[in-house]
Amino acid sequence: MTNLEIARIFSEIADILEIKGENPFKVRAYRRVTQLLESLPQSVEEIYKAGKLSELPGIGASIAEKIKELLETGKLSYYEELKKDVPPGLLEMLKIPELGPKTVSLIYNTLGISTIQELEKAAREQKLRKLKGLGPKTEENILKGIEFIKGREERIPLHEALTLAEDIITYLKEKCPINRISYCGSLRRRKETIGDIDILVTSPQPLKVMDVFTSLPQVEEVLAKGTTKSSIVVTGRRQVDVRVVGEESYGAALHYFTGSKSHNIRIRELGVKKGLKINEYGIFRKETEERVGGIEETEVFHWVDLPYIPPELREDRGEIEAAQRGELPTLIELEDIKGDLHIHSKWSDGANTIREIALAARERGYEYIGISDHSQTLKVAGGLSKEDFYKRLEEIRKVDEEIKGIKIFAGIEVDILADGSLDYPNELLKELDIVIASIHSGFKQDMETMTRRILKAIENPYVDIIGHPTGRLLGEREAYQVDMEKIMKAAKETGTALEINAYPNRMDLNDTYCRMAKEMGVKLVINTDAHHILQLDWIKYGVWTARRGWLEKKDVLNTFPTQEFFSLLKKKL
DNA sequence: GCCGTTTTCGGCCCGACTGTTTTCAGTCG
Repeated sequence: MTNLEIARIFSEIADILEIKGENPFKVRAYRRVTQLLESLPQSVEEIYKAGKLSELPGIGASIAEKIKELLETGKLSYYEELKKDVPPGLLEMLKIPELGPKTVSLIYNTLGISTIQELEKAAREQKLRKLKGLGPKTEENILKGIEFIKGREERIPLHEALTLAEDIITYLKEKCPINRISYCGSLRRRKETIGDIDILVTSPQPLKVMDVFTSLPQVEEVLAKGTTKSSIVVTGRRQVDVRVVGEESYGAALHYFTGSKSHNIRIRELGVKKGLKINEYGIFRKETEERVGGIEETEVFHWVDLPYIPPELREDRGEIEAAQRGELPTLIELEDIKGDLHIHSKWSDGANTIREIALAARERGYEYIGISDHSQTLKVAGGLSKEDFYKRLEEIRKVDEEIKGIKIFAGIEVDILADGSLDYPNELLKELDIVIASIHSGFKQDMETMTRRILKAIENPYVDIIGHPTGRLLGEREAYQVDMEKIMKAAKETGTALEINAYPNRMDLNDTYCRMAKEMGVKLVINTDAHHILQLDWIKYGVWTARRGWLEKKDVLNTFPTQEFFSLLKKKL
């Protein structure tokens, strides 16, 4: 049983307990362990076998026992029992905005409604407003909420959310007096997908900000409008929240709205132990209510005796403990990247010539690039015939000679074919400086076959890098089944690097695998897979993913200067 | 259900907004 499968069960247990009105802290315990399992780099099964389950934070005797039962029998009697009390439709109903466990429970217990369809019917027939605490407005909101979840994508990619947030910020800055402004939430933490967008503002005219915000050109619906907080739905069914605070509170609010929720809870708990109250307005002494800080975000950490923790780490995945031990990683920065090795040119399906790419990269301050076009089998993407292979190689060498101030490596993105062999023979591969091997076909093979296939590529002495190692496309295609632990072991043994593909709908490896790679001592490379020189900018998505995976400069090969970088690639036979 | 150099029992983060209420519960982040 995988970590995610177990996490799913615990998450459902938390939902059921909530509907049943159980102790909220018990619910929290299950939510916490869900999160832990979702982001755990190692398999929980391995940890269990090593007898170290209880060492994980948030796993005590009771949950450890449940994990054991799940791993050994594939079932959990406690969960099976719980499910008897609560129809599955109620859990679906929880996903409707503004509809929480109390209301769901009330509706179920009084009207016997247990599916969204029944709920919708009852709302239309105005039966809900008869219940205590519910009225016509709630009824209307429930109907809207049902429409809302029908129509929207669960989460949008980081790239899309970033563009939307930046547009809104630019607009607000133009139309109202604003001192400080930032997007917060999972966007600032650079999660690969974003639910809602949160924007924090300080302004001498908060009401004006509310007015402008709720009348943005892209507004489809205003969910709430207050004096300091408003929520809207914009085109594309995305919810955006804005919050205005005083200047003295900006830092505290920035921390608060950046989250994650569980990180915040941990920080506030530390505050309580020190006799402090920490909220979005500032840091206060509990006894006297005296304000001791809040202007800058760093003050929040200072007052609970921690060094600054970058937003990308704030997931309660051990960053607070690491900070307390003084062992926070010095995260890689965008400026650390010295080159991009996975760029497509006109020779395959890219939009630019080698010369254009080299000039654009030099402009960015890169020291080197790799031109890595597709190999022959990938005809849909202009894969290079053997003849073109040599012509292109010749051009790369020529342009490299002509353009000073940047080294152009001759690369390739060679296909790993269905049987694990490569799309070019070694005689061709050895002509190149850098070989990236990737999978572009046969995604549905079973885990064993797929793993063997990649291992075979890793064992090829000419393969330096495995490109987009899990093959996922966010919102389009799941990662293929693969035994990542085996792959990473082999990568380490052979000195093969794994790619963090920064293309916005890939971000592959993901953050959790980045961290696993680091812990296993595997070399990593961040590349854009750019098909146009404008896409060279997308390197930031790779760097952000790396940061979420706790990576430092030294963990990523293309932070090293040209000669050193080249010497760190796999040693050829 | 978890957790502990002030605790093995009694705590467990904090506030805004809405809709239903005449002072607050539910939901959300």
